[in-house]
Amino acid sequence: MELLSVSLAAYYGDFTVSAARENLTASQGKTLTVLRRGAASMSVLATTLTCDASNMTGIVDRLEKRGLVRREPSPSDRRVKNVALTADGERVIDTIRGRMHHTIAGLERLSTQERDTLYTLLERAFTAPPEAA
Amino acid sequence: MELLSVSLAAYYGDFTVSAARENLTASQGKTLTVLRRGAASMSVLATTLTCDASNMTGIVDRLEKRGLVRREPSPSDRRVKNVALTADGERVIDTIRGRMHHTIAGLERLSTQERDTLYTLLERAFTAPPEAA
DNA sequence: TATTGTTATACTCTATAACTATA
DNA sequence: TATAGTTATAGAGTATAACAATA
Repeated sequence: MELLSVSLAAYYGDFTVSAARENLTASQGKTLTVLRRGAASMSVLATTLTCDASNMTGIVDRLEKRGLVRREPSPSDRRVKNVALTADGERVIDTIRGRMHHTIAGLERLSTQERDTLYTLLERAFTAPPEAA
Repeated sequence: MELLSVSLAAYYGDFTVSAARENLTASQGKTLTVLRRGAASMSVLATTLTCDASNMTGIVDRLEKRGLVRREPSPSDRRVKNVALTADGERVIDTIRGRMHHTIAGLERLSTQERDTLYTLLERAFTAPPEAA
């Protein structure tokens, strides 16, 4: 577990530095990363980022003010607001990820086959299994 | 890289929840995790946690007030203060790590040999190589 | 002169509680 | 009644700049 902690700290530090170069905090960067996989409601964002729903309001406010995301009303439930990346937001998060030089260099130290093995093991260990009801 | 991000979020969320059960923030928990590997000066702590040195003052202040760490003057450099875990601090960080049930369960989904493979790959990818001068 | 640690400041993150509007 | 999102608030994290003590 020690090594997991060190490895993930290295990844997280690389991400934080890269996000800071675009004048984004780690939380703002993480939010864009999640939205890169598709639009999400405020409550889904809060759950995914493991923070209280009330925090998302401020984080999304700041991202929206910079034109990186936009809030849209849900067609099916008038209480819900869906948050989506703008074209600018997509460009920024791709830039951040492309500049994670330490992580990219680290992964390039492995062969294609080794990377596949790493991904398979991470997926089995960290992807939530169906809840045992 | 997508999978790395998801794995990190799972591990980090598990750690944050576990630290919160001991009334510690993620940054305080991370500080204890680093100190578990041995005492460190304020500046080394700041570098390891990827934050400014001025932040460490407040974080260590709060940990010290709760009796989890102590500051000691360095014998070799009177400017330096070394921070060390107290017995209470050791107990608390071990409790936190022992309660990371999602992570522990995830790792137990792998065989001993698979875990060894995962650790080897993580070490090669994320352990900093000697600087190419 | 440079470095270690602290303080002061301003902004951001975070959880809790109370609120509105929907369901 | 319960849920989605917001607001208000207070404590904690964060970077910047300026400072004292020491190297």
